[in-house]
Amino acid sequence: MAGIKEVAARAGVSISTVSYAISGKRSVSASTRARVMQAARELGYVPRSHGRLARGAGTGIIALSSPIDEGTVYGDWSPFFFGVARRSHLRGYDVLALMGEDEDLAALADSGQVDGILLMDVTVDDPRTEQVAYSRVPVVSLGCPDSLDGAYAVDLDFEQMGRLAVHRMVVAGHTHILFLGANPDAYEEGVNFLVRTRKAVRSSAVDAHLVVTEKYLDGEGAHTMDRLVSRALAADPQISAVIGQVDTMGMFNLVRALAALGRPVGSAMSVIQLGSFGRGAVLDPPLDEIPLRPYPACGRAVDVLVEMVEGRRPRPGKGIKELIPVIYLDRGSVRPPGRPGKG
Amino acid sequence: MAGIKEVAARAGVSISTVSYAISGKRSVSASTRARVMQAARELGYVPRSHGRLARGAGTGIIALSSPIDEGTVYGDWSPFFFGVARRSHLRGYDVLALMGEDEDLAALADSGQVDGILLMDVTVDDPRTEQVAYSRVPVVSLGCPDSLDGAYAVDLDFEQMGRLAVHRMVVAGHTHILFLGANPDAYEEGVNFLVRTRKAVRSSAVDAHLVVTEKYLDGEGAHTMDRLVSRALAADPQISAVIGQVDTMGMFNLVRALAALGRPVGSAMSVIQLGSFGRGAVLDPPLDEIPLRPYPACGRAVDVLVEMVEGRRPRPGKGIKELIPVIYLDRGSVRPPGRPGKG
DNA sequence: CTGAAAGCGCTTACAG
DNA sequence: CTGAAAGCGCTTACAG
Repeated sequence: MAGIKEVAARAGVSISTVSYAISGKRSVSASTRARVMQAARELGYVPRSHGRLARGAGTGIIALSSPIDEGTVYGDWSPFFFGVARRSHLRGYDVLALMGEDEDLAALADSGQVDGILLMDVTVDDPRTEQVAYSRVPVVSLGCPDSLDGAYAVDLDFEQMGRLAVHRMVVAGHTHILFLGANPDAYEEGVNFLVRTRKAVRSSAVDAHLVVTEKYLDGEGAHTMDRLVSRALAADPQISAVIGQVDTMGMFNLVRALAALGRPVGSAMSVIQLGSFGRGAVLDPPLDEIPLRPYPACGRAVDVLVEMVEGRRPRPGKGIKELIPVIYLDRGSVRPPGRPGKG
Repeated sequence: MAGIKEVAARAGVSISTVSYAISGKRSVSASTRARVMQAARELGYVPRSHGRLARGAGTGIIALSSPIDEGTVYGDWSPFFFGVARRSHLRGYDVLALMGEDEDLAALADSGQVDGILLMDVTVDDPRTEQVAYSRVPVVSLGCPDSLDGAYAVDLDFEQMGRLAVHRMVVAGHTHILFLGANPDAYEEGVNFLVRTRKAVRSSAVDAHLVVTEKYLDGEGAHTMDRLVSRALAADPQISAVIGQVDTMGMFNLVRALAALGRPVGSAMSVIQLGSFGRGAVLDPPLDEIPLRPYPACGRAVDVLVEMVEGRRPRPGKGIKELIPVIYLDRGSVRPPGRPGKG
């Protein structure tokens, strides 16, 4: 409530002396300083931010744009948010979470309320990248948009993810595989992970002369999965491996459906799950995964943004793309076709 | 980059006219307005926030104080954060996440950067409540501190949680129970859920003439649990029920330990898990739970805060405490002692 | 070592 | 319908 004027009056000095005493940007006699601090304490004085902001100081805040709606899956959103929050905190910044779809990012970027902007869940044709292309503050994108003028994009290497999955199957000796995709709408929406990974799977499969059947989860529940799987096996009875781009629940249903059809995972069928969160170990049998890696990706994105904010790294003009390597979690669910394992 | 002056110059009007044209707080002739907007667009003009802030407008931002450190368990933190974020978004506010332990809350509260403050993970003797007791902006606390001057506290009804658990065991006919507590340090730290729930369990147990053995998880892993359980049963062989205040992994270990000791849950032993996240259904057998309810609690906290921010609810002087009722998830893990169930 | 004054970018009574 | 000017709460050259 108290302003700099009250403090000055109470301490019997001018407002400039109060300002200097508190900021320390000019030496002030010990006794004056003591009186000022005393008065400030008594009045519970706190400098109001817009005063400082008007002079162009940093805010110590990073904006995190992460649109959520009714359909946002908490479990997918959280690891990324937590990853950003934790690393930002480590770097000395707080996070302003912007959850609006239509948040006026350009306005915020130039309003001086934040030092930098991090875009989360960026799709290949994300409109937000245009909004901030020429913003006053630096921008980092988690996920690669097709056009990233002025921004620095950090993402997992989904091309590598797709290639690696196919490679594993090929090395194990599989020639006919099922690509089990997520809901078709999500590909339409341009979700980075889905679109780019599928593309890599397709082209790698062509190179390796694999026969690929694609099926998509166009509904909910175990029943949908049963139907998909039996249709796929009917279409190509030689299928001996599945590359799945669905969530853990979906994989759970897949495992059951395959068992019900007499093609149990482990002995008759090989399975890899893509883009998951490392929870494949809880399934029975445990499944190989190439997981998303929220912490490395978010951590790197924050680091790059902070470096730009603090002037230690130039802002890219034409856009830079940095890919985080993926890792393969081997749990024994990929074996040579027709040769049962021990587990 | 461009300021109001540039826009005014380009449009050939005064800065006040620009301000009014953009804010709409005074009627401006159509042609003038068009010229102003045109100029603003061409220059990419965005009002800088401190200008507006200096006039005392709201910021549309709620501060969420939620200290995290190396030990913060992501899975426990996230549901609460997401709950707050989602509801805030619904109410038209963005969230500024403050993750520092020593964040200067008082300074922030009075700096005009946020419209209200939400305290998360509030312990019974939380120092933050004092910091904000006389802040300029309203404060809501998620969790009940012992002294909550000037704040509105929302919390789950942990007294009811403890009472309800004991009641269920009593009704089923149990007379000797094991109270399985979390790490003793956490009680020392004054974690609301732990301290208050335990207190209610204890007093309800006394009222019901139950014989209670208390054991605490003073280590990690299955081995610790095995040791605890066998000691408890050695101390009181008549124990036929467990009220557990540990996480799902702990309950998993408990179930295994009891089975190994020839007292399987379901037939020989009854179990209730307290303060969990509804995941008891994945255990085998599924366990009864009285879960934490992050969404109702966070939603209510945000609603109350927003009402105070928007002046539709007075700020409490002496502090108000509101308790969210708990719910009991019955999965059949509580049965009469010695009488095996069907499952 | 200290103060009076200009200025940050805006908003809004006060005049016209 | 519009403008000149005061003011928001600070910071910081400019003087002394």
